Amino acid sequence: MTEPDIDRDDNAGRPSSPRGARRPVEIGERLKDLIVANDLKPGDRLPGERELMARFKASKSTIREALGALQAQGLVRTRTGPGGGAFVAAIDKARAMELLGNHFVFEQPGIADIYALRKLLEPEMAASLVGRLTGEDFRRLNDTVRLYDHQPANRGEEYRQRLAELDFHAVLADLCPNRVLGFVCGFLQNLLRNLSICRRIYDKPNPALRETGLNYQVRLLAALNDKDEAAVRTIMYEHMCAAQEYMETCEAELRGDFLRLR
Amino acid sequence: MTEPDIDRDDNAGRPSSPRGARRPVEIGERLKDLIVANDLKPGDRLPGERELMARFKASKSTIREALGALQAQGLVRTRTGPGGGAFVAAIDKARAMELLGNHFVFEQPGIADIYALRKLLEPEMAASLVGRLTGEDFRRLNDTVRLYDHQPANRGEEYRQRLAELDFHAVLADLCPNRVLGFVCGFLQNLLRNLSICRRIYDKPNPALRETGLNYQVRLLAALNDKDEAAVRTIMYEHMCAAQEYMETCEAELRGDFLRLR
DNA sequence: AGATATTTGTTCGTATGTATT
DNA sequence: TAATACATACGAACAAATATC
Repeated sequence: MTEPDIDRDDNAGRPSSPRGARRPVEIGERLKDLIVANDLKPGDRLPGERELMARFKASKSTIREALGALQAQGLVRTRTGPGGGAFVAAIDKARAMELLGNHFVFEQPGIADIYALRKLLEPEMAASLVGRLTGEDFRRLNDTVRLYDHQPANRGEEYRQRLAELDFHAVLADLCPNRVLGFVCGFLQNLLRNLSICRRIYDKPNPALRETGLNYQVRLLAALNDKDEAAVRTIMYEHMCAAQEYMETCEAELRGDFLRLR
Repeated sequence: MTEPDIDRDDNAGRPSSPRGARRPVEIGERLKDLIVANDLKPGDRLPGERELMARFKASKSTIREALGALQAQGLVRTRTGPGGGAFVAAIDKARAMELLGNHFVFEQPGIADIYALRKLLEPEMAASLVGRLTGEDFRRLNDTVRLYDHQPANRGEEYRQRLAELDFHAVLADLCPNRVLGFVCGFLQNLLRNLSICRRIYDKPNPALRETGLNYQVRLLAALNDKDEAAVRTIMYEHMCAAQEYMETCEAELRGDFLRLR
């Protein structure tokens, strides 16, 4: 097994930390540098703990804390056993969105903020799919729609149906050839899912919403099948507008409830 | 100081791990749950290491690794000394983007992918600023423009000027009242900055680009000053189209160079 | 200003678990 | 199965930082 040719630590004998950075985070940074400097690709192996200990002249726990941090960021994953160790990993979408979501936990955006973006991006995203969907893709989309093509039997199913409606958009975003566009669309959906106000909106029973949402999505699938890009764009845009309008009236109602309660 | 009333660990005596999750990660997850469950806000203090050791029945190193991971995600920051400990932190934009950037390190998007989004979002972002900029804001923007309103003296300044042009957009995004829109615009700029192909493009001397970019930005500032929303939109859109066209020809050229070299 | 208490930060040595060969 | 190579976890001891008296 050929280890990557990594420059030796050129800065080993330093007293402790350069600019107040704690040792483990410093080591984490240097490991990241090491990954990009050596052009390591996902699957490539990092030096083992013992060697890192030697290289950075740090104890096992310190190395471990640094490695743990990289793992939490999804940059590496570790395996035990011989030939095991830390491996570079491509950070998956779900993890990236989770990390990103942390930024909006405390200062939550409003419905209008999110839909301002969705109205611009979702139509574009859907349009980019025209003529690129396979039979398998259509099957996947139809399977998702089937989850909410009927009246929900109870509150639990109602809630699941709402999430499935978002999943429909997530599947589309996954298929988007422009990875950045797909990611941002997925992120906005994720943001909606996690918005506390949305959680309460989704909790309210609402037969009309399901009906109209379903309608848009069936028409969208038809337009995609016809490879009618203009129609795809229009339908998705109208869908977003309708959804925003509904969500905003709900938001206002809930705020009203909230005010009455105090 | 009243500690948050946190439920005691209901699952302490388990053998080791639930579904293969390492102990520190598991503890990290539980700490995150604890933050949302107790509705802790930035600045609130988490239990100290000693108490966490007792609560999770884990050693100091293990707790420390978990805390280190949260810290790497920007969720907490720690202070030493009496009254010190781990405190909930609102993660800053820069950190969030850095984490997010990791997702696109290996599978880098193309110029066209990024500009497809910028063309849609930057005009909207700029339009949302109309009538909201203070004198101080204009001063900040003008200061940024001043960095590249003249011929660069050398290659180093040339490169700095390119980054300053992106900074101009970053300042605008910072000012955007829709925080999500501002964030996404900033993220796209960040993506460009870190794209290896862009780095090489920015390295090439190019007097014409500076000239036309400057022109767009001066006109944009004027339109913002006139509160002419339609003009702001148009100018920004054209600016993006011009930038994309330039970047794509450069990209093609560089690829040509690259092919010739082998 | 200085001593002290409190709390995180770092290290070492050791023991144990786990996957590969 | 046994040997091996590696990660995982622990606990004790010491170092550094910082608030408070």
